[in-house]
Amino acid sequence: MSKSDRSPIGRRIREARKASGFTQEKLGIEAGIDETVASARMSQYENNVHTPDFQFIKKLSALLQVPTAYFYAEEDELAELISKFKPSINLE
Amino acid sequence: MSKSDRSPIGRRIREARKASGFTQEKLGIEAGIDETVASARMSQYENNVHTPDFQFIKKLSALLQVPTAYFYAEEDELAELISKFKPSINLE
DNA sequence: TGACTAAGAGCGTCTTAGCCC
DNA sequence: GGGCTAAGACGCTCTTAGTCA
Repeated sequence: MSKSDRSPIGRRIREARKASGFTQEKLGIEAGIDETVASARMSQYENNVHTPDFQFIKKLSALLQVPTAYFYAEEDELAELISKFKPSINLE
Repeated sequence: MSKSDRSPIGRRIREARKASGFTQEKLGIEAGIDETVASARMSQYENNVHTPDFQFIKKLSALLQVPTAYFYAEEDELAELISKFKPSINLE
């Protein structure tokens, strides 16, 4: 599989996690994964072995303070732009 | 399932598809789905019955001329911003 | 502690085979 | 034509049970 064929999800999770100072296991537990499997699953996600579903990405988005779209941005420049986006408050 | 729990993927695919004038079936075929099942799968995606994988989203991204991150943006304002992003060409 | 992985169980997607307007 | 859906086959994810620095 060539580099450009891979999804950016794993790399973006790792970037945002490290910027927040979490370990893989701690972040997984905070996001609701059972503590006995949090380390394994987070590692699989960051290494693109498996892909998390969108509901899980929403939890990371809340914990790591970046929009969900951030995790799916292929271009670094766009990821940077998205990470700075702050939504206007929506009381729904 | 409350509105805020749903993923934006289906809605974003539909938005971008309609803006480009494709039918569900035609877009699915262009993206590489077998013509006998393109209509069913595209409908399932747009109605959030099933979730396409990232490789498929990359094909839609190329066909519909929006970055992959667009399909995962929850906030309309951010989706709009992302859709206008054009990566700077780096000639090296 | 922190990160990683093989392999089977379990669950979500894809295909089939229709439907409606 | 254009869009939609139930249900089973199938393939990917999650859990288990470890390893390694």
